[in-house]
Amino acid sequence: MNKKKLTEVLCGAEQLCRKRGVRLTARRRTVFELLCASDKPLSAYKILDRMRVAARNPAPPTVYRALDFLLEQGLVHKLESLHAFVGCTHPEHPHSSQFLICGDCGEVSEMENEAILQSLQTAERATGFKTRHPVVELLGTCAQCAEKHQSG
Amino acid sequence: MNKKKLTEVLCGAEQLCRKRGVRLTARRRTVFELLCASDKPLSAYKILDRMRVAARNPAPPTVYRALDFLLEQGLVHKLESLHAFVGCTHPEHPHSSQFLICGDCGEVSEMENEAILQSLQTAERATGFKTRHPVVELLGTCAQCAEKHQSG
DNA sequence: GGAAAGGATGTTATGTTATAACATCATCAA
DNA sequence: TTGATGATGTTATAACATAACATCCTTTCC
Ligand SMILES: [Zn+2]
Ligand SMILES: [Zn+2]
Ligand SMILES: [Zn+2]
Ligand SMILES: [Zn+2]
Repeated sequence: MNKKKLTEVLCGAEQLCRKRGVRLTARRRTVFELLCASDKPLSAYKILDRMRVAARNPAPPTVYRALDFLLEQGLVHKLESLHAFVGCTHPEHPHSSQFLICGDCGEVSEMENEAILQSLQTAERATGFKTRHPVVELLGTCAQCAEKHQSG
Repeated sequence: MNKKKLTEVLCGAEQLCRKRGVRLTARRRTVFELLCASDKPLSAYKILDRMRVAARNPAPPTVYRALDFLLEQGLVHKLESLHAFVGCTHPEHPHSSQFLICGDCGEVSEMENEAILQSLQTAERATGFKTRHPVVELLGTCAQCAEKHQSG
């Protein structure tokens, strides 16, 4: 994400939190910014390392608390299969998304595919299950990396 | 799973491994049996505890190696969102399944829903992504628990 | 301003999940 | 029997996550 876009996203997060009456404190903002600035998902401990550069010796709970807040507000998502976190690309409204995770280059793209959500809902109705949080993560190879393999 | 069914499943796993020319050793068989006998998913360390009862002091790698083998053979599945494992209900053919995970009673049901797989494949084709392993886990409340809440 | 309340953060310790690295043992084929 | 391969044992440590309690900061109300 480039600097301009990053500023926009941060600004949007500020507004969103103000509107909701919750506090995007300095710590929380830092964690969010680090996640958005990274082109790859970051584990809690990676975030911790990057915070050490600026702040003085933060401990794991600092990061996990910030992440809890950001997850609640929908500003970040957790990738269960990677034990890592990514900034959300469109936090304005609550949503369920799906993730394409490339095992080669490590890039992750978030998508919000209606057909997938529909098929999940159909399955739920058939079984009487009430989903609170769907986890959909596709582990594989992205288009760019697949092409490299073919040519390489 | 009742005793008769368990015997069948174990027997089936034996046959499957023989057919594939891989070895379902005592350790691996024990881990598989513990998972199948449990009505809930088990973490690697829960499995370890239950093994301690019989064998003498196994260490984590013992369990993780057995799990790796069983995962490769499709005899068990990993639930990423729970850091836990379940025995597969139909390991005869390779498959991608989805899991309904009840946060109330802890029960997990495995399903193989064609419509969901189709929708995932459609999304892949649209993006050029090649999925090696889809993770679909729905976290929520099962029908029985939902009913209890309503009446309770 | 000062006191009280609630939320956020700091700090220490520990729990939980997973793997690295190397030694030993079992099995099988030549 | 000997060498190759795969499986297991063993020790140590890495990586991920939370409990518990102290302190501080902000807001509100007087
Ligand atoms: Zn999102
Ligand atoms: Zn890639
Ligand atoms: Zn299965
Ligand atoms: Zn339930």
